[in-house]
Amino acid sequence: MARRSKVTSIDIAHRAGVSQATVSRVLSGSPLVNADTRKRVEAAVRELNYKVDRHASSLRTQSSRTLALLLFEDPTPDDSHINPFFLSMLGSITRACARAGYDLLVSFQQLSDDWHADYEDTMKADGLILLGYGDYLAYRGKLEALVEQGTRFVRWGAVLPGQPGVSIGCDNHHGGQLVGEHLASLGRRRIAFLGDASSHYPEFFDRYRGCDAALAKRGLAMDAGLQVDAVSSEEAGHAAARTLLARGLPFDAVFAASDLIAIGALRALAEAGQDVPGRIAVAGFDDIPMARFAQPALTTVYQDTSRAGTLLVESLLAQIRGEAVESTTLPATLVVRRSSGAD
Amino acid sequence: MARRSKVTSIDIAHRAGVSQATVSRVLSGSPLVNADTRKRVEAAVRELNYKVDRHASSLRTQSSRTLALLLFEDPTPDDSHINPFFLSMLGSITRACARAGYDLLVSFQQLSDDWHADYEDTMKADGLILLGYGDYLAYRGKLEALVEQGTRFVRWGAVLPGQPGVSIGCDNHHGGQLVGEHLASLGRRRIAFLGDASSHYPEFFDRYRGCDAALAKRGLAMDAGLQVDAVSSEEAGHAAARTLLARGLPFDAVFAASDLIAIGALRALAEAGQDVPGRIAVAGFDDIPMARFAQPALTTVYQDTSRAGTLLVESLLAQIRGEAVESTTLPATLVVRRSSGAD
DNA sequence: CTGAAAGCGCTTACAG
DNA sequence: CTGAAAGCGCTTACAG
Repeated sequence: MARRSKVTSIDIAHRAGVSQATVSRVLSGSPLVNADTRKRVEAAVRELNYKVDRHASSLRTQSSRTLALLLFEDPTPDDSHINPFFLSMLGSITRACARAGYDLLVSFQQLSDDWHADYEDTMKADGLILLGYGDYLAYRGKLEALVEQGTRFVRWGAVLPGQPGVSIGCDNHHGGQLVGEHLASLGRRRIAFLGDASSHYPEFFDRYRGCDAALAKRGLAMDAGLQVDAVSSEEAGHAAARTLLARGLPFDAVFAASDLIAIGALRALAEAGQDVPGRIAVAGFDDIPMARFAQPALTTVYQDTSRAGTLLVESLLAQIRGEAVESTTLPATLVVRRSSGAD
Repeated sequence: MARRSKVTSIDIAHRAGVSQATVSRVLSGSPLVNADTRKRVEAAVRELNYKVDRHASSLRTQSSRTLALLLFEDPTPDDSHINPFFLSMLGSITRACARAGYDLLVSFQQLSDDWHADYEDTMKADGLILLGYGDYLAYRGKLEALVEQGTRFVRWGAVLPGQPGVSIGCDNHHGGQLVGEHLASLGRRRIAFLGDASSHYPEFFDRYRGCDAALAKRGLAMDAGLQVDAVSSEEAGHAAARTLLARGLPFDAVFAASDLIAIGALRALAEAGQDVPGRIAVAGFDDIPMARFAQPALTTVYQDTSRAGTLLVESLLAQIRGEAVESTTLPATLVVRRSSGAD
């Protein structure tokens, strides 16, 4: 199939009997065009199936009407194992972009990559959306560099005082509190926590502290001996639960910092012949689609990914328009399922 | 934060004491540059943190070094319910793009959208990757229009004789055969099929026929009375299984055309008090991450999404280079789990 | 309301 | 090996 020669605004101008500038005005919706002229131009556009060349337009206006979504994970996952939680945000992000007339570039990054410098300097994108779990202290410096350069970005993550740039995140502390109250109300007293609980992983840490705060109200507390580090993957959850069991300390509930960790833990507990939820109640965080199909179905904390995605895009676009934008926290909702004893 | 004024190749030229053309030569890796000159230019590039403006470059070369991934689903899913099977291909597609130095635009489309005309005409992308289930006869016309226009594209889907454009797909017929042989070898004789089995959904149809072919070798056959239409979603699978049960015909196995359908069917069977796998064996297709966590874990057909994604990108890039490209079929592998009686 | 003209930042023949 | 120049296809002040 031979490629057609490209139709330009000059071709439209000839056909409609106007100047090329007028064609451009019609296509950009300028009010400075006579209604008749507009009609003739629009007819020519349709007849020749003309589309504005985005590169020429962007070069001239110095704006690409494109956002870049950087998904990063640490440690490196294999290709097909992107955290389903972030994938479920992808849909609402693309739709929010489409509604605003923006395109979306998607890229998977390692934390170690040079992602802070590329998309804006090359003019490929007007702003960045950063999504992913990872060691916060390790990438905080990169966020500062982004701010320093004047790059516009939003990230999904913990909302912390004094942090560089704009963040949108779930109310992790409250989410943890809901889990703590729920488990305590079931009579659970010794709650293990699987996931890093330090300022390296502030989202996980907030979930931990929220749970601890709920226990404190009942004169209980989290036990450091029942906390095991884990990154957000099924394998890490499986390993962490085995470590926990090997310690031999008594526990009657497991709060996993994410659903992937919880699902791995569920497998390890089953392998060890532990009765869930009879002897041990289990809760996760994220409400990924898989959580409903875990064995038993997983109690977890729902975050509204649809609203989150929309908010990320809108707050980035507001920055691009030059508006002042604040970090925002979204509500967390408890979803009780069989792993903590619901039917 | 004030935005820096843009660094251009002219700034680099001044700093390095060469012409702007030479800067461009260095950055495009031209061999026509003296080693010393190259060093000076590279130093200036580093010092000013210069990046080539992609729009200017693309406008000049008439190529965007960008591919567009169009994910479409029919009927409309809600935001967060993109088929996990396609999501798992996203990772390998983005990585294959990155390796080739291409960017990837991602967009979700309705089948009814005007996706056939946009990305190439606007120069936003050099080619299209089409991903999604949907009524083949309904979008076949759009594929023909793409070919007609000379748009370069690859799609994931059934590989059919005489179809427009280039397709990469799994060997659905063989996959169906593997399922048929497996179920028959377990002594199952009356195999229900959940999913559209017509040329509107050629992938599902091939799976159906493959299963039928396997049964034929044993003097058995699929029974049209045990086939119920369903699109690829959990809800549709649930509804289809209920319809099947309501018919009151005996069956001892269910072959669902996709894992999402199977997972919905599993739920309906459990609600109806049916014993899986005791009385009814169940198998799906796709091996989405959730399949391992279904209750019971789902027997299914694995398609190598990692290789599929890579192949899609490579075959599109080959077309862009002007090479002749053939449609290709990838192998299918049976994964036996508890839903058909494995431990 | 419309047109002629400049210019966005590159790449690449052309000439030397 | 290097530079001067044209030109990719737009948008938008400027002049009328």
